Amino acid sequence: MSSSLKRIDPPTSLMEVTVDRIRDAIIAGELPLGCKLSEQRLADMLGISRSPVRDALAALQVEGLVTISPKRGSFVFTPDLKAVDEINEHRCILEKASIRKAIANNHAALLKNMAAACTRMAEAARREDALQYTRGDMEFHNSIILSGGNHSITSSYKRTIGPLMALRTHLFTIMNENLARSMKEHLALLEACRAKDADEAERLVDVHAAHLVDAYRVALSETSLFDGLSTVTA
Amino acid sequence: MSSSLKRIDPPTSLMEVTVDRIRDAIIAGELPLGCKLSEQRLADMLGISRSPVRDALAALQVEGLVTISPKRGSFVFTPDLKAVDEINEHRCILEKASIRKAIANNHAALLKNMAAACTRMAEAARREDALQYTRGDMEFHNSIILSGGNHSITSSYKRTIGPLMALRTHLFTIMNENLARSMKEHLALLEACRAKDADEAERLVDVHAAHLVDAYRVALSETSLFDGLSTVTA
DNA sequence: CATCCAAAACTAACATGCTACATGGTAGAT
DNA sequence: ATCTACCATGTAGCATGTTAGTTTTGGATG
Repeated sequence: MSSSLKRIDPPTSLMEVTVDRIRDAIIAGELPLGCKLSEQRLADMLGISRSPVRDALAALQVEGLVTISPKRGSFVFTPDLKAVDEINEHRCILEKASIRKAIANNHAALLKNMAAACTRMAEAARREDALQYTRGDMEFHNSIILSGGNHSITSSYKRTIGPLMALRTHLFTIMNENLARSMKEHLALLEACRAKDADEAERLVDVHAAHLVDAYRVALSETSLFDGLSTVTA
Repeated sequence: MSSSLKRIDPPTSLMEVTVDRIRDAIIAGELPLGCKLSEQRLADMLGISRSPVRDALAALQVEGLVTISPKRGSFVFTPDLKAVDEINEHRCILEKASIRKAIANNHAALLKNMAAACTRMAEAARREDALQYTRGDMEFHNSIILSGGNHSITSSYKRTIGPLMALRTHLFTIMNENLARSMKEHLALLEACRAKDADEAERLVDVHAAHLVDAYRVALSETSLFDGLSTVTA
């Protein structure tokens, strides 16, 4: 059987790759928080027209990573403590519900994917690579949601956590937030899941999530690195 | 304080009104489930160009009310039991979390808004007006979410329940699903909130939500009204 | 030097043109 | 009668032009 005649899935649209590029740039910190994003400039930079860029920015606005101000311009989001707290509470609710379902109905896959993410994170932590650690972290929490098996929750989650992920990178790089403690918490959560202890798992999710908000609170009070608001990096 | 100097919000864009029009048409059943939606045709019908229509359809896709098939066309969503069940589970999770928070932190507003929605629903039920009843129902559940006070959850909820609301209208009109029982359940939930009994409230939310899925399951098995898939109503 | 105003530059919203792809019907071959 | 290739038509993705609102800037005036 030739592998050349496999099912062909339609080539990804320009808009999709644009979304991915810009999202990655924001999460990686290449586009600073509050940075102005001109459709025209981004289009020129990527060598495409304004249409897919416009569509991409609209999609990213839904994810909370971009703010579009009518007739004025688009900007990378700027988090405030209240918003971060709310997003965090929201994702806690989704993760707790999902982890409970996953422990009950999808235990094997849950453990497998969590463990895989953990090794990746451990590797990144050893090398002090904050960006890779963030990716592992995303993978870890995604595997919880995915193992929950609810597609509506999965897509909603994807459209919600963007800002938190961006912040995580910033917290880890700008100040060097403690990777080791974070790593420990993930391993503890993995163990609770292995033991099928849903109550303990929920508790750990709460604790773990609270730490991110704490770190952000500290960052806000200590430094003012977040109001850099670089006018145009793009 | 003059009300003339209130905050001015920018005039609604064409895209926004287009979103609202199409959403209303779907929820009201004017655009049947599975109906084909041509950008060009909708644009002609509304007397505008394809751009805002295109943007609107993209937004409605995020809400789950429209499915866009690349190069083929856009269609009003067609629900399957699994998807409906998942959306329902999702919204239950959000409503239960919100109602618990609202009872604890925002009791007065919660009761006020729920009660207002209830009178509206009772009125509609008396007149057997399914569409108005659905609107009251949306208002009721929205007031739960809003009183929870979490903006992230609020916007996520809005982008999630569209398909359920559309189904509710269809279930009430096509078959005449029992308005009275639904009304009773809402009143019971109102009472539980008044008594600040969060556990009972959560239980009632679960029961109430399950009934919608049950009704849909019955509708699916009894009639095949859902595969009408009218080719072009637009 | 500070202030005000107008003009220029910039922005996204919206309109329209073009192209690749999907689909349905039909004519021709078997 | 059936299958096939082709063509006519419809579709959205993308490019580009136009418009209207916003911001910045440059200079004149106090």
